[in-house]
Amino acid sequence: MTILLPPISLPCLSKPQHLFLPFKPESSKTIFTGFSSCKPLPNCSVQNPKLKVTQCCTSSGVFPSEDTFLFSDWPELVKISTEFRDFLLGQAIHAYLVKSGSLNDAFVGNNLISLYVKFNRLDLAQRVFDKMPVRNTITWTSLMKGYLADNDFQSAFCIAGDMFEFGEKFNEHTCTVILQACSTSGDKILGEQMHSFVIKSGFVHNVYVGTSLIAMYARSGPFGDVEKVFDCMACKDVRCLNFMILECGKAGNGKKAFKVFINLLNSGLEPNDYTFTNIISSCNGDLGVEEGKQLQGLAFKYGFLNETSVGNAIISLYGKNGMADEAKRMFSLMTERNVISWTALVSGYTRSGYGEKAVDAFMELHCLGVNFDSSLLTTILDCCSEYNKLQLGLQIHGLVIKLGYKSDVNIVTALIDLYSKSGKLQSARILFNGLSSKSTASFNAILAGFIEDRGNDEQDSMVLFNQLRIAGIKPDFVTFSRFLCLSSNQASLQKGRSFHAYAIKTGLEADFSVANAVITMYAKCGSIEDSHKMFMAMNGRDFISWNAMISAYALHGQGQKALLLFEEMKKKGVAPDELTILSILQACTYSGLWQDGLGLFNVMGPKYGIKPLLEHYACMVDLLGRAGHLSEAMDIINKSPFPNSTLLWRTLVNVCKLCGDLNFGKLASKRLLDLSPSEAGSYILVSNMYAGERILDEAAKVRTVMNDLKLSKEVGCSWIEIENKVHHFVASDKDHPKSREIYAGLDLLRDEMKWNYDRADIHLISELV
DNA sequence: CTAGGGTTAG
Repeated sequence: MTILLPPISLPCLSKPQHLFLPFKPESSKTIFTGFSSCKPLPNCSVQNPKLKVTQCCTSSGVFPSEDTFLFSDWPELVKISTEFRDFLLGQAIHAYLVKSGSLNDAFVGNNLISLYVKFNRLDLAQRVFDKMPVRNTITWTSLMKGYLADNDFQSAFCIAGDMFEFGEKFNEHTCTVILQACSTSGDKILGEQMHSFVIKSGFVHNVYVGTSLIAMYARSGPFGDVEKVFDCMACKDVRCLNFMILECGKAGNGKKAFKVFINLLNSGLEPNDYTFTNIISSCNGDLGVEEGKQLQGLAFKYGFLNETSVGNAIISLYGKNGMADEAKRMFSLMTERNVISWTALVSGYTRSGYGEKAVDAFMELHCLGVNFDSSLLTTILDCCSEYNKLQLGLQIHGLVIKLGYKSDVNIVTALIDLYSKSGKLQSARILFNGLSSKSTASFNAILAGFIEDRGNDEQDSMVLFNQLRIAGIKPDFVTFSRFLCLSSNQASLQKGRSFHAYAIKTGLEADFSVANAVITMYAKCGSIEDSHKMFMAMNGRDFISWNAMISAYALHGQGQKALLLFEEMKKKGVAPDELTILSILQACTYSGLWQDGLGLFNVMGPKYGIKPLLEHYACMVDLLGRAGHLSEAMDIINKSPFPNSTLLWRTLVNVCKLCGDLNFGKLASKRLLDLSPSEAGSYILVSNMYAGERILDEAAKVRTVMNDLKLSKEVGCSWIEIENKVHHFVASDKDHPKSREIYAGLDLLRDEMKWNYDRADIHLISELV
């Protein structure tokens, strides 16, 4: 049954200039190859027609004789050989048909072509086609479909062109096949031409044609065109509506999907398992998990909850929303599970923060002896990457090689991501370079490695970006965010600005994550004005945008502005998170606004429902310490949930050093060295504290202890970009070719700073007086 | 008569 809606005159979506103009002249030559004689008939022993033929289909090695066919019903025979998947019988029939001249009948030939297409023997189908003296629309359409099924779009289009040139009429079937070819090959231009053709010919009201049109526009976009076609369709059935629900969901338009779904139920059409699978999986945007739960109930009511695909969609729904327990419940209730169910569960655990459970589920599946497919391996590798499980990841890599998946692009990309985020940039690079066809995702993965590497790698981001362009890869929002992050890490304003410009050009600046990365980039590269400009220019913001701008102010020591922005953020109804509070505390610290900071810290739990993390405490120690309240700073550590945190005590020692307060300094140092007796950084900090107060014997003592313990610290490194080249330096570095000039310049700066400092002192004194 | 649409769930 189909819904009958009042027909609406269909607007032409985009006006094509011609119908079927550009057909290549050589096409007929390619397709109409020379005739070659058929293979000889195999020896046969069966004498009687139909019944015997059926027998010979079932018993292998026995073939019908020529007389068998004399009395036979050709379509019936072809059907039998198709049904029994008996290719040899089909060939025998073929040979006889050629001999007896029965191919003169287009009907018989069409049956034979369809048979070969079902066996995916395009060579033979083509041979039959070539030998047929009389062809009709079905002949052409069947062959075209055959090439399409074989993913040979080029040949399918050639046939369409020849068909047109030969003056053979296109019907609804033909148009459906051509549209499908346009859809799978992504040929939007031809698809639009076909669209005008089907409007002109009136086929557009055919539900097959309509569904194919939807599929074509769904593939090439924009989604608005899909909606136009759908809204104009006069005749819709369940398959068509199911497909529309699916496409609405994919386009993130859950509300529209829901509308179609409701229409389907109200129209008297019978929903099926596809209907529920599709509508549940579309709950990932404007429809959320609450609607998903209701649909789960409805699926139960309609009796589809026991369908594996519906169950899988529900597992994935809960998994995506971080509700691993609910996902597990659905999983346990299912009577039949497949590898997708397991993958959805593993992925759900990964996204819900249960790395261990994800691994456990994977191991359980491993013990069950179920065959892994490439998606499951990709999912578990994502889990390894997310939870820093390099060891397991290495084992999976071994498994990937063993199972023959080492060329699977998705898996290799997941491996690159894993190695990138685990600091194994070299391994990531080897895999990346070995990829025969690189994708946006694989570039994004290797970029994560360069970001993790913190500028120690000599890889130039511009060179990489050019590689990407040469490879014809379209950067997406992740690509730009990461390139911008890379520019931030290298504090390279020039590169950052270039990536920003390119993001504007490609329209990706409109993406929040890109714009947010731009804000951070400008802040880290020293141009807070540009950060602010980007923030103001944004067309809508998410909470990360606010965080980025607030932390930009923090970085630049503009505490007052950070606080003002925080007020505005609250007014706009955007809820702060851990990072927001942290940034403001930092901003207060650097601007001496310790009372504001302390006030916020005291209310962050009660007022905003945010539990202070270790980082917040560290920030408070710094804030109070710098304000001279060392006693309170020490108090806060002792009363915090982290009284034995090295980070907190190190922070306290550091502020004691800044304040020159040795009383607290000694206390804090003792705690610190007790807590981390083997960290070189702690000894150096304590030693520096004494040295700063000119207590050189104590400083030396601490150094001696450290040296006796044979501890050493990784050297810190800084770098600067001049004329598009980054120069690296470590402490007392004399490697740079211009190091003499650099040190001379440094001395000049030092003198100037001292002069300014002295003057500032004079001003301060005069103010006090 | 013979040829046509969704390729669901990770």
